[in-house]
Amino acid sequence: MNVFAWFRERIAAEVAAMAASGSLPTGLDTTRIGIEPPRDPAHGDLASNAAMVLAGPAKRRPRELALLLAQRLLKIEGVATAEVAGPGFINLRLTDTFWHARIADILLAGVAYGDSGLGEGRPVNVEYVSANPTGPLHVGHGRGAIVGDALAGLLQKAGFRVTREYYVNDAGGQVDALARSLRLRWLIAAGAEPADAFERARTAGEVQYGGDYLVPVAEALLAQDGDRWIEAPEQDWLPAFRSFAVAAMLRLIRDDLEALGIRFDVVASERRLVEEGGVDAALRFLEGRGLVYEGVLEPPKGKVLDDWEPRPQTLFRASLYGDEVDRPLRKSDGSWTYFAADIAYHLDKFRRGFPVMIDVWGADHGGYVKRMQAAVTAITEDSGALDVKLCQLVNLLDGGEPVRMSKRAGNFISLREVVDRVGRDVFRFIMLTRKNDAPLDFDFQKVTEQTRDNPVFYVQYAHARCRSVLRHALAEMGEEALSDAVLAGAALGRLTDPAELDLIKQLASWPRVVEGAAEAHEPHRIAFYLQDVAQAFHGLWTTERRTRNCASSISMTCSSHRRGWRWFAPRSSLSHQALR
RNA sequence: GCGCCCGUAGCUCAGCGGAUAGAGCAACUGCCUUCUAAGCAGUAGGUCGCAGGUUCGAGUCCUGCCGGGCGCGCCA
Repeated sequence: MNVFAWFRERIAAEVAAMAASGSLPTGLDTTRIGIEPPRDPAHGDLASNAAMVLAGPAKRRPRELALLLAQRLLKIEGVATAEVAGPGFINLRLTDTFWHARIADILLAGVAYGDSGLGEGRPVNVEYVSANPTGPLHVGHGRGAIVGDALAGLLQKAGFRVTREYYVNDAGGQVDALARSLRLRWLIAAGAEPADAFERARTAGEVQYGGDYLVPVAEALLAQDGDRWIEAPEQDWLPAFRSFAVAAMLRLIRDDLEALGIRFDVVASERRLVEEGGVDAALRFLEGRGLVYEGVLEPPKGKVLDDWEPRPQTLFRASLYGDEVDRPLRKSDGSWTYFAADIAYHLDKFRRGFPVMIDVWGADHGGYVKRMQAAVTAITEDSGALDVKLCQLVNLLDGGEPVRMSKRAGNFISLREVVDRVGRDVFRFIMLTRKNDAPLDFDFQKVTEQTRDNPVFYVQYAHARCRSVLRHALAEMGEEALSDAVLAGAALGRLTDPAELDLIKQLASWPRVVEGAAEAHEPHRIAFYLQDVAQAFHGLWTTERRTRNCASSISMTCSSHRRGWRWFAPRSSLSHQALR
């Protein structure tokens, strides 16, 4: 039960009833009625602005209207008090019995607690990571991976039909550069070049991708196909090296993601899209609507470009859809730009049945948001929507000191190293402790510290305390007595301590948090919510110690409820191994 | 120069058009014979960058300015 949604509907129903009886005008717009927990708990459990919102259209004074509504709401079962306050708020206080019933809700719902019908089964495509297949993932990719994956899980919980998708940029110059790097590693492995050739080429800037991760790939290729390409010209060996390298990099990336508990439903290939004519099709679509033309762009103002030459280009009329200028679709060598392929890709997603698309990008791609949204508006003829979540940088720190990273010096820290060092759950949680568009500090020391200051520990510790209660209860009472069904029927009326009710109210707001976070596409709200729940639990814990009043059902409920957010940190999750 | 993001307690940050703007850290004061004190409770700390506007009501929405970050033709 979503307490807030339920009472909102009740208020709307009362307004309708008042209209029917003639005490209010008919046809009032009730959609603006809000109900939420008041900021100040002294104001009660629920507060509604209904009277203030309706006062204008109904031509009544807000407080007068509030009083009428309050009298009616008071008759609803579970409502203890209904007071009018301030400019016309209706403050409801609910009975303890009402709150106790929420524990039974939670226990009986189990993992499904908080599931919402908000999405009504509508399809949503969430595309994230989509890193170039040129090497292992770094920490920045990791943030996008978690934001995307948590958002996908969140939308699922809110009733959307979610597809998790990864777009492989395997068609551009980057993967050719990768193939050339692999070629050199391969020549060394084949004995055709000296061992230090790679290091020299990298220093000279002749190869772009150079990690040691290409060494085993080169050896595998040599073992598979022998050295038959040693004398061959580039046009002969490039495709083979490229596809071998890309496949190997994708395996590497898949393993990195696996370590984070992330799997994709769809891995889409840019190369296949191009080869199957998807880009041509998308361009024909746009041409047919007069949105493509040959033109010359103005040089960007305020930025010095020494080599600027005006030249005619194939352009998309992005400026018709809110972008500043029209955008090029073709490079001077005649091949498509990344943007052209991306238009085709989004058209492909749309045609596969996704009017709602979410892309998670690094903040350095911020300049592309408008043109991509313009393109989506054009190709979907205004029936599709693209939301882009930009993820800001992750600053790696160790004990407050920045971890210096440079590819040149070779001390670049990969995502895998970080995850292996701190653990998946810690990484996932910390990545959600900031809004996606705010920079995030990731401090190796702090995230593994066992202090209040470390949100991961704080939440884990609450869970560990829950489990501790359960362990003792199991020993004394046995498994049978602790089943969710039995606990739901327990004498919950004994839970009258403010700290107990506090925690119940916190748990009761979970469905509302899920819906709000899903609607806003903001998975970080879940991480903040968990800290609030943990805080309420720690508060209760200490109270119980002091009063020696064992309220273990709350613990059990909390622990059960926790299973409902397992999607958020998958598998064993929030393990308290580290505490021991 | 243009666009996007950010500006909230000393620091790091929450904040959904609602009432007297919150949390942690740092500082100070209390709380363990009891299932985890690596925890809890309290005190103190604010011109929500500035100025207008919309609204019954603005930290939240709009406009302008100030400050910081990112981006700005054939890289992805």
